This record gives sequence, C-alpha cells and structure tokens, in this order.
Amino acid sequence: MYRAPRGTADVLPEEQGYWRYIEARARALGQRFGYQRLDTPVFEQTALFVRGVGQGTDIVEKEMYSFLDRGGDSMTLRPEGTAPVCRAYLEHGMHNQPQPVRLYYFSPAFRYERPQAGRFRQHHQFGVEALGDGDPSVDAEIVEMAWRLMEDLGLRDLTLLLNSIGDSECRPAYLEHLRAYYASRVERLCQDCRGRLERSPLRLLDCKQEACQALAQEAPRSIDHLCHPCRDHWEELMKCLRRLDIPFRVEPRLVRGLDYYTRTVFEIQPPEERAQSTLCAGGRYDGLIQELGGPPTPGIGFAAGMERMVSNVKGQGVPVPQEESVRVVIAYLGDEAKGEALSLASQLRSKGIGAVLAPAGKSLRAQMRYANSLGVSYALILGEEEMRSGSALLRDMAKGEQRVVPLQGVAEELAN
RNA sequence: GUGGGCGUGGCCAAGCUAGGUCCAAGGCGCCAGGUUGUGGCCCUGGAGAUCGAGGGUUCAAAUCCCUCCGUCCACCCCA
Repeated sequence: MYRAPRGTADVLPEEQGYWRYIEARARALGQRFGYQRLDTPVFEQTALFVRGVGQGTDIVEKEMYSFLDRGGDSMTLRPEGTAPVCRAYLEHGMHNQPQPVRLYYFSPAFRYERPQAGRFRQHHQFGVEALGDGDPSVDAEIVEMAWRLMEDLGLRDLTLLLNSIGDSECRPAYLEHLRAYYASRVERLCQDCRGRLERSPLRLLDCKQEACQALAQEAPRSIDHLCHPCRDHWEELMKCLRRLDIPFRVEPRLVRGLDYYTRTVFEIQPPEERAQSTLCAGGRYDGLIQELGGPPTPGIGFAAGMERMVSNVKGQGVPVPQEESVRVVIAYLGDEAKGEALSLASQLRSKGIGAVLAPAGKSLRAQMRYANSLGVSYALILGEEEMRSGSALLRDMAKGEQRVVPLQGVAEELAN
C-alpha cells in the first residue's frame, strides 16, 4: 500500500479547522501591519539557496531536495522562504518602490531531515519580510508582529528570546574572542563541539550537553562585542520593544543556523520545552540581497511553523471554530423522488444552502442515520406520498419535529 | 547520519514476560435488521486481520532469534 512519504502528512478534514484558523489570523495580521502577500514557486534554481542560505550550512550540505530537470538545470524544492522572497524583490525591481517593501507568504518548505516531534520533511511556514529599511523600528515591527500573531492565536506563556549577533564589522572579532575562550577549554567540550569550534563557533553556545552549557554560560557574549552601529541598533531596538510592551528576554546564547543573519535574531518558544519547539524564528539579514546579486539592501523577517502552531493551539486547548457542515440531507424513496431530490438539492445550493443527497438505494432508516451522522440541521424527505401531493417532509433534526411543506417553497423556507 | 521505544482489522487495543487452549478478546467506527417510510439511546446479527515484511528455531510462533521496512522520541539541525 502507498503511504505519504516519510516526514510528510495529510491534513485531514477534521484538522482543517486549525489550519484555517491560523491562516485567517496570520492574514489579518499581515493586513493590519500593511504587508502584502507574495507567492513564489515551490522550486527555484539550486544556486539561489546555495548562495542565499550559505554553502556550509546543514540545509545546503545535506538537506535539500534537489533534482535536475529535463533541461539539465539543477532545481531545488524550497527549503526556506526568505531567499525566494529576496529573489522576487530583485527580479521585480521592488527596490524602486517606497522602502521598506512589506511582504508575507504561506508556503511549504522541504528539508531532507530525520522526522521527529515538530520536525518534518515537508512543513509549512507563515513568513513575513520587510525589505529595504535597516532602521531598528522595522526590527521592532517584525518582532511585534511575531508576538502579536501568537497573542492572536490565543497562545499563552510563550517566551520571546532576543539577541544580536553583530554584523560583518564586529562579528569576526567576536568570533575570535569566542574561539579563544573555547580553545583554552577544549578538553571540557563534547565531541561534536570540538568539531564545531573552527567551523561554526556560534553553535557551541546552544549545545545541549551539560558541560558545554556550563561553558556557554561564561562564554563571551556577542552583545558585549558589538561595533558602535550595531550597538546603537541593538539599544534602540530594545527601547522600541519596551515602548511597545513586548516582553522579551535577552538570550546571549541564541544563534541561528543560516548564514545570512546579521544583528537582530529572535525566537518564540512555547512553555513546555520540547526538542523541536520553536514556534517562530527570525532575524535581520542585511547582507543577503547583495549576496544574491542585488544592491546593498537591508532586510528582516521571521517564519512561523504552521504545524507547530497547530500543535500548540491544540495543546493549549484554544477554542477554534469548526468549518460549518452541510445544512440539509435529502432523503428520498423511488426513482421519481430521486429526480426531485436532485433538483431540490441544486436549488438549495444556488441559494447558498449546503445540501447533499442521502446515499442511493438505502432504506429511509439508513438515510436518516446518514443525516444524523453528518450532523445536519434538517432532513428533507421525499417519498411516494410526498410526490403525489407535490410536497416534502421537512424534519428538524435537533427538535425531532417535522412538517409537510410544498415543494415550491422549500428552498425559500430553508433560506430563512 | 547516530541512539532508543513501538509495529495485532479503518481507529483504539488484549494476548507476547513462562511458545500450543489464538483458523486472535474487547471497544469505537462501518453495514444490515429490530418500524410497509424516519436519525440520535438500546438490542440483535454481519463484514473486516497474510498478528509490519522476509527468513530462522520448534512437533507447534502473534508470542523466541535474525534481517529489513515503517513509525515515534532523542541527538544533529531547525519552522
């Protein structure tokens, strides 16, 4: 038997309520903050991600779904949302629009990973990007959006973690401090971290090993090694957030896995710490657009995981409106009634009333059971008697009462 | 890529530790009947399982062993 590929999942009808709920809130959020929706293709030239996400990152090294198309070009299923947005920004000359350009998107993302709680090979993100304005107030706007989204979803007890990792001016020096610090303590590091020391020293900060954690506590903090512009930016961002009453926690060990981040990075964590729990993560990427061949252009954004939001909305018992079911089931007996039932259903639908026929060839009892299991408000019964008198029985399922109504008036009757 | 848990009808699940009484219990769901044309409760009956797959041990395996696959969780990494 065929199954959904590993790490992918069907979103079944009974789950849809959660997804539509989150999408509706996210869309409203984008609208309120003046963001416009942008959809980009599900695949792009491989080079876009190699360039954008970074040669040495795990995503590029071992997680991309890449393939050669029939023309021999290497294509890759989008592993993240920011690079495509930046590509579209450049391709459509959006740098000629008033800056910043504010965009949001819903899109699937693909990474060849080992699935586990909260991690999939295909997942879905709601993302937001503000391009072309490097002012800290834009950072604050993005962080606020992320926070408000979680509020709007009705999620409680979340933590907003914030950090600044500097830019190309100050980060190299900071990394040297970090390496120096760890170099004298290598023997206390776990195996993995010894390997990481040269390649990506920032990663040592969020290693989960106890010994490494202890070292990370005392490690030099990037916010203490920012250059002046970065420091000013960082200070002002915090000032903005305080002014907005966004309760953030400075987390000097917060780092990001993608190469393009500069200055601001942040995450939103749910109350119960699981392994893959980050609901939302983002940051500034002032070098990215230039890296992709555009003019020097600042940018900042975040992405929130749909599956993780769904799971938290469920887990916290947030009441979510369910999609309305069909209003009417039409039960009928006999061929003549069948024709009438068909046209009646059509009339009802044209008036916006959801209607379905009971399954053909079943006893009335079975048809009524069907109506009941669908949870409809009304059943319309068309039998031989009704056919003779040109009427139908309209049964109120909740009350268990029914009355004869003329066929002509049924649609109007139900419309009220 | 590494480590651990799990894998019995559509779903939940007993049985597996001490192999036979299991041609596999029960519940939900599904189908039919209990009313010549009527739901929800209740009652009766029914369909539906190569016990994840393959191999091995044994007179005998859902139960023991091996391999593989799947799934879940953790590492790695990330939304």
